[in-house]
Formats: sequence, structure tokens, C-alpha cells
Amino acid sequence: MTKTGRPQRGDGADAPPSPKRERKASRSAMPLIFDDDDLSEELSADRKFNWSLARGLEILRAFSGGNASLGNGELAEITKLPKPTISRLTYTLKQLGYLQLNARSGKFEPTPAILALGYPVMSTMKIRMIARDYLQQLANEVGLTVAIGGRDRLGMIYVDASHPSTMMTLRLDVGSRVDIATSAMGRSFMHGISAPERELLLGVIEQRAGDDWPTLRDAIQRSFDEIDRRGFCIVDGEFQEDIRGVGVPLVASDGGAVLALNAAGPRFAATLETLETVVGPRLVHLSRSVAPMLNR
Amino acid sequence: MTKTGRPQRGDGADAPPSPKRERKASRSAMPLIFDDDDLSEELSADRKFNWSLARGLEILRAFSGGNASLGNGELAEITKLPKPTISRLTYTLKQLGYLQLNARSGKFEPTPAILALGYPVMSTMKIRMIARDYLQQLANEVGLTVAIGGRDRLGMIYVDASHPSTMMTLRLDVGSRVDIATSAMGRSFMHGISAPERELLLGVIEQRAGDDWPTLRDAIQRSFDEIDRRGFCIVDGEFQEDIRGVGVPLVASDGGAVLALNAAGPRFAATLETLETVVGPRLVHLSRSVAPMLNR
DNA sequence: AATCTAGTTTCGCTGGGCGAAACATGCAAT
DNA sequence: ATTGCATGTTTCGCCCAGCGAAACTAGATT
Repeated sequence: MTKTGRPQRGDGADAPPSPKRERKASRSAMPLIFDDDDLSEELSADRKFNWSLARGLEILRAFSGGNASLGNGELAEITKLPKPTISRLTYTLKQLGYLQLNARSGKFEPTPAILALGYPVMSTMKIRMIARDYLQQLANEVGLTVAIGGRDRLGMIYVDASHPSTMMTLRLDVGSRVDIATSAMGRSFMHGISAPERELLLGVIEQRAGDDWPTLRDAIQRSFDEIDRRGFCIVDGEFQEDIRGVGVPLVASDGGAVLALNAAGPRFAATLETLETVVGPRLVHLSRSVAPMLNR
Repeated sequence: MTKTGRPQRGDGADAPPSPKRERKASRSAMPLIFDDDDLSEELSADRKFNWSLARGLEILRAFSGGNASLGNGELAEITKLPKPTISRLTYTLKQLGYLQLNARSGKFEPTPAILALGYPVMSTMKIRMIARDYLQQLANEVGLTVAIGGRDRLGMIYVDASHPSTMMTLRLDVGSRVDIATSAMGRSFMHGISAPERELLLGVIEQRAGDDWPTLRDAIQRSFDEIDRRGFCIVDGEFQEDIRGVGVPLVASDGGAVLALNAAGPRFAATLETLETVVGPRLVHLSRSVAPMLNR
């Protein structure tokens, strides 16, 4: 969130000059990606874009940063919005039942009501009904978490996840977020989308990567090659130290939705060989079986 | 959503007089409950309340009405907002990645990104980590869906749910919504909250119930009595024909969060006697075990 | 009492958001 | 082609909802 706002109250006699505000011209209206703190740019001068809504949602997102509860001050910090604005938006969200004020700490915390927003997503995804049992079965067999994910900005969100009955660590559940660039799931997803979309995404990833880009680009390219060759890719320790996983694109046969499958876990849970000879092929098979059912 | 808006463009010569607009005085700023289409009232003149945000979120909620995808027209219908407003808000939500336009149907559908909003709720709820295995175990043993839920307006949202490995029907999952007044879970929740809050809620439920209120009130009272007597309540076929369930309040020992547990399924899955002698007591026990862990 | 920190409220301004109406588009029936 | 209907977008000018600087309030700490 940046959108600076408006100058105000230049005020009486010798008030300090309010900081200069720039207004940018909009360029495009592509899918739009942006990560973290950066909406601005594209939308600054878009007459159709409603900033109040965007800001409010950005507040809800702020809680994904690992903090269970946040005060107005912290929210102002995170979102870069002025305090009064935060105050009013949190007030609104509280009235709507999406946030509640923890009397003890004086901070806000998200409520179950927010889950209701996500329900339509989960319930209308046929795959979940269909694939659920396959996921669970595969998870148990290979001892890894098996999940379906879709894109959110520069991350992949777990839409469904099955854990093997044994695994206690690495419980990434529905709604979890993994990086799109360094995870097997993310790369599989990127492989599944159209070329222009992919280029757009990679462009943003490049920007974010900075100096690491050459390395990252090569790694991504290798994953793409793997998928071309045998349908799946393996990522070992790039997304997170000591985590390895397999990814497979999941593309609706009518070209509609694009998702991705993965199977992942701590290194000790699976050798690279197992991933290559057993898990990968199984995932590919799973993907082929459910892809035709994705069409609504 | 009602908040009528502003008159405009009374316009040239003999234009039809734009409809009169009333502006209401605000009354209170209580927790606020409202269901379905009715925010208005309380907030109309609240300087702190941001309507754009509320409207935008209302659009996301509209998809909970069972429709997987909705066009701007339908959304206008449902939310009672004028078309241009809908147009802009859906545009904004699309830009933010929460909605995507299905090219085939020309309608919007919610995306996985929305799940990311709910993740903080799920991840910070310690109970989920702790109770998860108990839930699953109980679910398998009694052959019913066992869930934890919190309130959302006049419904209860499943925060966690475990299905018995056998059950294929009635898969109410995380994010599912059941009525607060006619479900065992809902009534258990109401039993758990403070008296003033409860009265407030019952007031709204009364309004919504209309002529059915006397019957409903008695049924709710009976459930309250059951909970007083033995810790749980049983509801058979009130929430939904052929569904029966047991509910238990789940109150943090520090009085913070209030949730509820339930175990439910189709009638054939459990006799009333089983619910009374086995499932109920087990749920009560579960509630007692995890309640102390609710404090953050 | 003085200083910090955290949040809320005031206040005046103004441009962001608004809806009526006009326009565009798509599809069917005539 | 034309008309009609249904759906969605864009224009346009208005104006008040929302904004942020600054003042204020409330606690906590020194």
C-alpha cells in the first residue's frame, strides 16, 4: 500500500510545507501481481479502482505476517497507512465482525467470520471433493503432505491439503502460503499458465529477486525442463532449508483454471530417489486423472 | 446492504424527480449482528464507518449464497447496490486477485487468494493444533463429523472439522456455515457467551423468526436447559431435515474466546441414545480438556 | 510532574466515489 | 436488418464520505 493521499491543512502563517505529492499516469490493466507493500503504480489514476476497499483488505492481509494480533499502530506500520485511516478501517472491520478487539491486549485479531469468505472457494472446487481421497491415500503411502494450490500474488495458497497420519511437523494447511518462485508447487503452476502470463510473473519475480535473479532464473528453468521431460519437478531445500518436494501442474482440460499439485515434507521423510521414482509419477498420474474434472 | 446513496443529476428541463433520500441518525455501536441484507440502520451516520469497504466485502459474501459464479447483474440484485458501483467494486476485487473473470461465462468467481485471508485465523488457533487429533479420533469412533465453530453474524462457521473415514455425505468443511438458532452448535455457542450478548443475539433471531418465534424460543430454551443439566444439547432435524447433532460450549477459561463443539451426521449414522450416552459425554470431556488451552 | 507511547477525535478540505443516464455489446426473436 | 431485451461499462458532474495533520486523551514509565 502506498497511494500517498492528499495534502491538507497547509495551514496558517509559517506552517511547514506539506510534502510534495506525485500523481502517476496509469499504464495497463493486466492481471496485476504486486507483492507485499506495492499496489500503487498501476492503479494510482484508475477511476474504477476503489482504494478504500483495497486498503481494508490489506489490513486483513497484514495478519498473515505471522502476528496473531495487531494493534492499530502496528497495522499503520505494516501497511504504511496513516493512523486515523487505520483506526477507521479497523473500526469498520470490527463492526462487520471480521476483527475483534482483544480487551486484554488492546489489539485486533481476525475472527472465524473471515473463514466464511473463503468457503465459496473451497466448496465450489469440485477437485476437492474428487481428489480428496486420492490426496489422503497418496499422503499416507508416501509419508508426505500432498496438496492442491492456486496462485495468490507471488505465492501459492493451499486449497486442499492432506497430511500422512504420521507427520507431526510441517503441517501446512488449507490457506497456507508458499513462495511461487522457490517451491515445486509454484514452479509447476508457472509451467501451467500461458506464456504471456508467465513472462509477466517472471518479470515481477525478477524485480524482487535482485542480484539473486540469475541463479533463481536458472533454477526455475531447470524445473521447467524437468516438467517438460517427465511431467514433474523436484525442489530440494530452495523454498525452505531441509524441505523437499515434488510439483506437478494441474490444468483444466478446457484451459480454465490452473492449479498445481505437490507432495512435500522434511528431507528425512523421503529420499530424492523416492521422489523421482515413486512420488513424481504418482503425482503426474493424479494430475491426469483429475484434470478433466476441473471444468465446471 | 441498504444505505441508499445520494441524489444526483436532477438534470435539465423536465427530468423525473430523483427519489427522496432519508438520512438516519445513528443510535448505538454495539457488537452488531445483522444478517443477510441488513447492515444499514445503526451505521448510516457513523463517521468512522467505511462503506466502500463494507460493500466490497459484501460482494465477496454474496458468493456464499450457493452460486459458484456471479455476474455483475446478479451481484447488483443480491446486494441491492447500483450496477456501476458493483462494476467498480468487482473490478477492484479482480485487480486485487480475489475475484477472477470467467471468460466463458462472463461471470466472476472467487479465487484461492481469498483463502489467504482466512489463514491467520486458522493458524493462530491453538485449539486446532491441539484438538485436531482428538476430533479425528472421536469422529472415527462415533462415525459423525466433529467440528469446532465460531460465530459469524447469525451463523456458526466451522473453524475445524473432522470427518469419519467412512462418511461420504454431509461433508461440511472448514468455512461451512450452519444456522445459529437451529443447530446444536449454535445453541451451545449462545449458552457460552455472556447474558447481555445472548439477549442481543436472541433479539435479532426473534425478529428474523417472525411467527415461528414462540416455537423456536422454546426449543432454544430446552437446549439451554439440557446444557445446564448435563453439559451438552441434542438437536434432531431442526437445522436440517434428517440431520441430528450434539453441541457443547467451548469457553476459554480466561473468558476470552467463545467457541462451540459439535458432532453431527445423518440420522442413520447415530441413534438418539448413542448421542445421549456416548457422544455427548465424550464431547463434554473434550471441551473440558481443551478449554484451558484456549488462552493465548 | 514530566515524558513516552498508543490510539482516538476534531476539523476543514477536496477529490474519490457515487448513481442517473447514456452508451456499448451480445444474443434472440421478428 | 431491425427490433427488443438483457447485461455490463463509461461518462459526467456533483458533493459528501473519507482523508490526514494536528490536537487531544489515556495509560504507562521514569
